[in-house]
Amino acid sequence: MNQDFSALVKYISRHIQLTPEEEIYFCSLLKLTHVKKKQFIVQPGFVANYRSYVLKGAMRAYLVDSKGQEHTIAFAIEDWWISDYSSYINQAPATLIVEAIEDTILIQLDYNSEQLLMEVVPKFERFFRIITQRSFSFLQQRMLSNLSKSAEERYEEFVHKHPLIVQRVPQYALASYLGFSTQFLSKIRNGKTKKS
Amino acid sequence: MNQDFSALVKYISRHIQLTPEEEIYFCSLLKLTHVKKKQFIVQPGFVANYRSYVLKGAMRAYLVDSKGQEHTIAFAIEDWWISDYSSYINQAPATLIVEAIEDTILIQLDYNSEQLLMEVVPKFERFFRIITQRSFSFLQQRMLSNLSKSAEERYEEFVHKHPLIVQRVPQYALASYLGFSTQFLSKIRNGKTKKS
DNA sequence: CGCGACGTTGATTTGCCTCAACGATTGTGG
DNA sequence: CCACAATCGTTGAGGCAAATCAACGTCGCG
Repeated sequence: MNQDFSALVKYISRHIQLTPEEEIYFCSLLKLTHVKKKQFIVQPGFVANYRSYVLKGAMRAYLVDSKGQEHTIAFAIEDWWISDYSSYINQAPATLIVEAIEDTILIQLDYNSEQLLMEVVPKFERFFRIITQRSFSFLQQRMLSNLSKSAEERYEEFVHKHPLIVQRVPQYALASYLGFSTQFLSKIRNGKTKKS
Repeated sequence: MNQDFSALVKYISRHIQLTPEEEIYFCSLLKLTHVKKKQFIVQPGFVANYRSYVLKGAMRAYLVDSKGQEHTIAFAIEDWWISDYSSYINQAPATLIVEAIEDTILIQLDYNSEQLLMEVVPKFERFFRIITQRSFSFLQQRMLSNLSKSAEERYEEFVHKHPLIVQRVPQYALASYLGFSTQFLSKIRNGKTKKS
């Protein structure tokens, strides 16, 4: 049972050191969940109750706007976390859909358990601070990239930085992450963007 | 002396409760700084040593790209924090400029003091976790807005959410924050965006 | 094996940019 | 305190990157 969580425990240990007891307590709060491809774990109108760590598989968080267009805010493959954080943090109704891109195994921590965990093992305040800072820094880089680069440049940058994700997500999802249409992505890939 | 920091102490107390001793210790790490309009507090190539709280005035963080274009990533007025966080958090060279939009009074906390503060008063782990989560959530909303809305919609949204900032920042800075040209912002404002 | 989801391609359109020229306002040195 | 320069904002003309529309190929799955 504990076995199942070893990847996550190892991930945690890169940021904070836990005693064996703390480790056991931490694992007691976790929940292993299997989701099938296309299945949702968060949907608009419902509070996101979990922060989910991807043990195996791939997930995607996106917004569906008033015109029915999808806009991807995050991908997550092995060793990444995902949720609708605005919903999770504030325990308010979600606006995003969080969906499995592949059959996926998640390790989930629910909101109340997380609060309890931080009280019982204050070191986790540090852990969540650090991973949130990293996410923030990452998102800021992406924001700047979107503000300052062309569609083609953003695509090249993404391929360079995240080759593994490119291989695993559908093109329409990648296009909606990078901020352009799926047709345009197709043209970029096939050098049909007119200047030979 | 302590007086000067009361606004910040009050701000902190909204998130964590400090004992009088902790409060005194915290204040001992702070530094009051005056910056003139157009002056930089962070610049590319240098490590951002401080996290800065705006006591009075207005600041702006932006990237200058290879074509010389500016792209604003953040504004800060009274009661907001600002820095190049990617630089500050990783203590790596900054890519952004952080500049005063008005003559400004800052309360600054340097990186080493922040680390020390979290060791001595672990409650601050919690504080920084919470404000980083808020920043993250805020930035995510902005990213989604940029992905899903037109220039005009983003402008209207910003005016609605941040009327005080609109009044205090130059138009070119606002345009570069919203992701379009200053000429286009002018046209939006004056209803010259072609459909009567 | 047939249908629906996904990807491709070309034609056309459009939202926003760039360039350019010109007012208005600010700030600065004489 | 004025004059002049620099910065900032406005407006119009023309252009381009990327969207939209539409049609078709392909693949995976029920």
